[in-house]
Amino acid sequence: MGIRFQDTMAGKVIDFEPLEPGLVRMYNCGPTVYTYAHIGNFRAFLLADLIRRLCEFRGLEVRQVMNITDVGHMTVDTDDAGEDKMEKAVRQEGKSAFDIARFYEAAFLADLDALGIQRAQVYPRASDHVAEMIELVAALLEKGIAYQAGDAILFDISKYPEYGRLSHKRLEDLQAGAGGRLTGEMLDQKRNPGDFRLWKVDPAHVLQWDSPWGRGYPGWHLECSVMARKYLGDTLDIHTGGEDNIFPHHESERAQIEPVTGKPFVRYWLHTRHLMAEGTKMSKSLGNFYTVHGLMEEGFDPIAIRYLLISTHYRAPANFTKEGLKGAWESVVRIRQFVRRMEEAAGGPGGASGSGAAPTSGTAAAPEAAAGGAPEGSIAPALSDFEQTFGEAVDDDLNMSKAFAAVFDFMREVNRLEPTGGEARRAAEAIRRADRILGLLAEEKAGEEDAAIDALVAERQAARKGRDFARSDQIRDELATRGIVLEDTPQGPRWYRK
RNA sequence: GGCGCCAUAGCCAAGUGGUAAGGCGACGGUCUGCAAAACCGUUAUUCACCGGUUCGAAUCCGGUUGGCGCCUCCA
Repeated sequence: MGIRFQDTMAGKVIDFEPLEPGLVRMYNCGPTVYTYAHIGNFRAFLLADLIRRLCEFRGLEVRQVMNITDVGHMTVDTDDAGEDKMEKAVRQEGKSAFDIARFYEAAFLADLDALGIQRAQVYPRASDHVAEMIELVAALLEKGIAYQAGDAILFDISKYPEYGRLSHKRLEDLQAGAGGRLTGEMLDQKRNPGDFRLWKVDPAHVLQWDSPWGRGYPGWHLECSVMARKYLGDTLDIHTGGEDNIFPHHESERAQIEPVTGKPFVRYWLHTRHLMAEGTKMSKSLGNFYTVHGLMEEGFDPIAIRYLLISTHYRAPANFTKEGLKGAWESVVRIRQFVRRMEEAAGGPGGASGSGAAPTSGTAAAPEAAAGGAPEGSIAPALSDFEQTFGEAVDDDLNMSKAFAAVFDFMREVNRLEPTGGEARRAAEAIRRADRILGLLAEEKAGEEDAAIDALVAERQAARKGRDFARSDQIRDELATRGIVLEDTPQGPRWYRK
C-alpha cells in the first residue's frame, strides 16, 4: 500500500509520494524560544520525528528543517495581550533578548535529545534570515500584493484567492477580531480584516533591523516561507505544525510565497491535535503545565514521555496524566526487557555488527545449547505476522496504537516459545527494526560501579547457597534502592538498571 | 456569531456497518527459598445520553450533554 498521510488541505488520508522519488523534503514549525517548550509542543515535534523515521524506515532519504523562532513578535495570551513575548522575557529575566533566545534554544535541543528525537539537518534561526524576509516583502510590494499602511507593510489577502483553502475557512464567515488578538487600530489600518503584517516599523522594539521601510521587525509568517524555500526549495513535500498553526500561520505562509515562486508551496500538510493535561487545557495557572526537564526532575524518564505522546494518534485529542506516564514507562520497560532477554538467550547482542546495547548484566549468558529452546523456525509465523501488521499500521497515517499492539502481540507469542540462539536473535532484531520508528530502546552504558554490583551479586549468591536468605534479600533490596533490578533465572542471577 | 474536532473498562488507547485490539493497573494461578521476569486465566453483554435508519450500529443520521481547537502574530 505504501505510506499514507492525512493532508489538512485535502481533508482526508491520501497516498504519500514525494515530488522527487526517494527524497522527502520536510519542514517543521519549531519552537519559539522565549521560554521552555512544554510537552504539548513536543507532541508536534514528535510527529515530525515519527514522519522522518517512517520515511527512513521505508528507504526514503529525508531532508528536514525546523525553524527556531527567536525574533519575538509573539504576543502573550490573555492578560498580557499585546505584549511581545520576547519583550516580556527580557523584562522578567533581566537578560538580553539574544541571551534568552540562545538559552532556551539550547534547552529545546537538549529536550529533543532526551526524547529520542532525531536531529533535523538544519535548525535555522529566524533572526539570521531577516535579509531574505525583507527581499520577500519587497517582491510582494512590487507585485502589488502587499501595501504600506501607516507604520506597517501588510499583505493584501484579496490578491490571493486561495486564502482560506488550507484551513477550510470562508473568509466571509470569519468574525474580525473574534480571537481577541487584534486591536482596533490594527484593524483600521487594514484593507481586509485578514490582511497580515509583513513588516512593522518600530524603532523601540527589543529586536529590530533596518529595512527600506524603516527600522523594525518582520511579520511572523515570513520566516517559515523564507527559510523553507532557502533550505528545501520552492516546493516542500511535508510541512508540519500544531493545529493552531493552520490558521492563520500556514495559510499566510502559502499566500506570501506562492505568488512569488509560482509553484505550490507544500504538497502535504500535517497537523497535530493539541495535548491536554489532566482532562483539560494545559495552563500554568491550573498547575497542569508540564515541561520535559520538569518531569525529568520529578524522576520520570523522558522516554516514558516519548512513549506516552506517540502512542496516541497525532490527530486525536490526547490527555496527559502522571498515571499515564507511569504506565508508559512500564510498557517501555517491557519492550526493553524483551530485547535484553532475547539477546542474552541468543548469546549476546546482534553479532559483530553490534546492533546496539550490550547488556550490562553480569554473569552467565545462557549458552546456545541451553535446553528448552524453541525449534528453529518456530517463531517464523509470529515474525511475519508482526512485520506485516506493524508495517501496515505505521504506513496508515502513523497508527501507532495499532503498531504497538503488534509489538506486544509479537512479544507475547515469542515469550511463550522461549527461543534461544538464532531464533531469539531474530526476535530481538525484529523489535530493533521496529524501534527505528519507535525510538524506545536505549544504549546501555556501563556504569562505573558495575564491578561493585557484580561483587554484591556474587556475595548474595554465596548467601543463598548457604540458605542465608535474610542476607540475600537484604542485598537485593539494597540494589533495588540504587535502581538495580536483580532476577534469578535458571541460568543464574542477572541484573540491570531500570 | 461562524467553522471544525472529540467522548470506548480504574487509567492510557485501537476499532468507523457484521457482533469490543493492545498497554498499564488489579485479582487468581504456574515458576521461585521468597521475589522478579515470563506465561496462563479473570477484569466493557458494552462503546457519554436520547431517538432514528438497518437483518445487523461503538461505527450512519438527528438531537442533548460535556470537553477541545480556530476565527487574522499560542505546538
